[in-house]
Amino acid sequence: MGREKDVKEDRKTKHKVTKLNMRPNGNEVAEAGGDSAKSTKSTEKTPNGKIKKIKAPKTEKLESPSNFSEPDDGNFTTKKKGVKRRRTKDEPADVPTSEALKNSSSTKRNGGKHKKRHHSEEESDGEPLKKHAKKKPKTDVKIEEGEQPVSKKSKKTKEEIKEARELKIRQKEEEEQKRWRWWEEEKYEAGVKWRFLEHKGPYFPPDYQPLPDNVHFYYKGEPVKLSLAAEEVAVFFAQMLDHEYTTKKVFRENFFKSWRREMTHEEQLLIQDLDKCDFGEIHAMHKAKVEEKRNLSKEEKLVLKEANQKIVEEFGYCTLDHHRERIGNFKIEPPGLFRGRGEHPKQGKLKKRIQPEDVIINCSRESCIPVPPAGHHWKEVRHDNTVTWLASWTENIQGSIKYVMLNANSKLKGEKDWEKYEVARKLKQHVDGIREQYLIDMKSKEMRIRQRAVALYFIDKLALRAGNEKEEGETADTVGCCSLRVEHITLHKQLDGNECVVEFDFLGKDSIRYYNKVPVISKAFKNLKIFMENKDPGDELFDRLTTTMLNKHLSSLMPGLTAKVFRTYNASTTLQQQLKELTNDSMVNDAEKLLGYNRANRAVAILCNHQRAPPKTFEQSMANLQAKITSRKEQLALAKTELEQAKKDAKVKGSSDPKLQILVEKKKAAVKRCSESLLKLEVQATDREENKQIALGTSKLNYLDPRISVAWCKRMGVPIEKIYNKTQRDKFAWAIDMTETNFEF
DNA sequence: GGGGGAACTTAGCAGCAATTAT
DNA sequence: ATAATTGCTGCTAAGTTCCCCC
Repeated sequence: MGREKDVKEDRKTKHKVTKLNMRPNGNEVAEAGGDSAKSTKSTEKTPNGKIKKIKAPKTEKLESPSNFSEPDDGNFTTKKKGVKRRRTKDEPADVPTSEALKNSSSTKRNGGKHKKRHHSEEESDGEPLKKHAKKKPKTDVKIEEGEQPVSKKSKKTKEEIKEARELKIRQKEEEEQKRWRWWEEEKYEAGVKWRFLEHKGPYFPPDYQPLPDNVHFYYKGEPVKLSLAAEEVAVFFAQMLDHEYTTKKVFRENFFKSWRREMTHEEQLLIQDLDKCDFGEIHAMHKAKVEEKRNLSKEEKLVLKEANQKIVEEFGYCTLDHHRERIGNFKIEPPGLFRGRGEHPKQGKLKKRIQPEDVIINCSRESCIPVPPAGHHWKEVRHDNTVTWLASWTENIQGSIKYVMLNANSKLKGEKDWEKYEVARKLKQHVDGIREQYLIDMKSKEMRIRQRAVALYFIDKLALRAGNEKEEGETADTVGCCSLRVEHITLHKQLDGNECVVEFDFLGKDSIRYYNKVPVISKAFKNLKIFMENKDPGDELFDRLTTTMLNKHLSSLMPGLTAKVFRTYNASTTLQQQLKELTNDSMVNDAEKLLGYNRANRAVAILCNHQRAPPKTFEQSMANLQAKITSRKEQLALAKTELEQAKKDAKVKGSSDPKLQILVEKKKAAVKRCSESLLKLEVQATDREENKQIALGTSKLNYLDPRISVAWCKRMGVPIEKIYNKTQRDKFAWAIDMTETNFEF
């Protein structure tokens, strides 16, 4: 059925208000010198770039461009067989997308298994696969154990330390045994997410605790005892008083409106001006509480921790098809004042307390249905196994639905993630054709086709997001590719020695600024010029294009293909290619290898514009590190002279004295130790400096096929723990388990 | 073909926990 | 033992995509 839709796609056009003259010709002009189709495909290489993109609120544009990187993909021609679903190692190649399954309900792939109906294993999940389970866990995973504490606790005896270490290893093994190796099992039929689901329902935040009698709110200097509801909201505001945004106009106005809505009639009559409110005592009380909590004794903290642990034990897990799975967010979001990112028009509004009466529960009919808190009932209990959520409620700020779902290490999330990367890998086989096509489309007579082509070119080349339309006034003003406006780009016929440069400057997701100057092919450049003609800065650049149209087109080119697949594809491809470039077998030092890995990772983060605010203590900690390096250098110099001296002594006094020889050896070792440690520090400094404004986590977690990293680790002899922490290893357990050294994305 | 809802992924950051320095 | 620093986790906002309805 996907097919038919695709055919229609072409007819769809969006007629926006702004009408432009079509210039069927504008781009007919032959491609000027610069880039040609070819060059887009293969050459432009990666970033050397420093990023210059900066967080929105910052005022000025940043100077220089990042040299954006164009992922090179041309080389991955290797035919990956791919398509047979093998559920074991290496090349799991093909996780049928639910898409694909739907589309081809009758194709062989499905034919093979879809009848399997009942995941027989109900009683014996994983049984048939035991053998795998046995053999895997023995691999490198634990070799690294050694890097644990080892010393530090000088109190403990060696025995104890050893014991502790062994215990840890044992626990690890145990955990590994218990792990649900879902990736070795057959998939369910399309659309079915689970067969059995049982849980305890979400965990609700504690009720509001009224203020003690000695803490007052004042209006115009007079103490006012607020009603419970109004008081609670006042406290929300008071708690944030140190925060900058309680000074923002929009925030204050929204808050005040929300607050007044919670007041009694009398309170509304009395309290008319936020500026006349004094939350000082409440604020002070709050700070005191925080401080108090901070000063709790070890034991008290432990008690709290254990109490917390109990809650997690009870509410934090569910049973899904006979496996215990961790829930990602089992806690209902507590009420508070909404803080959107960027210039959010709704910042400061009251985010209401959620009651069980607002919550829909989803679980198996035959499961033990969660019991609502005493005196309450659920909004609804349903049994829908085509969705993955356990509970949901509607939030009052945007009116959107919030879900309780499983943790990233769960089968449900993991399988989807795997599938995502398989789709991206499939793009590899189509991408050349698609690129050729959009270059041709840039010459189309139809404006909408050319717009589509140029937009796709950006998405591919720059890894921009699709960019849906957003309702004005509901959210911060941010854009993505399809929603770019004329004001967001500037064309430069010539810039910094390059032809046809497009300067991007806009706020993207989370109001993160995207700033980039990019040389583009002249076909694209000429089209852009035309798209911008007779438009106001606030008009849409691609006024005949929507994400829906773009995605329809894409899915006609390859099943499962959407705009965001390009981001995944280009990110993963870049990582793989950068790893090849930046690391090699001759590297001996782990620190060195890791720097290479991080740099490859960084190239991706730059491509995807994953930024972070420079850590508050950045300068300081950088200086500290530098100081350490200096002192280590001195130490090294000293060690070297001592070594020379020792050598000399040894020579002069002859080899007669074995002590001198030993001394020489000792000094040698000291020099080595010292210089290694220096190298490590220097590498660390470089890494940190380069990472100042770049967040590696997002790409690592969401865009980089973990199998690339796992394979790299194996080839380079780097323990996986150096690259993935515990959480990440859990999330990527499937990849760690199945990936062979020779994996190619 | 557009609007809106539903479901799910992607995103940065605050605050706490673990680790290391003093 | 305490303070400073770093690393993670949890949180929840903000996207994308699909689908249904008109």
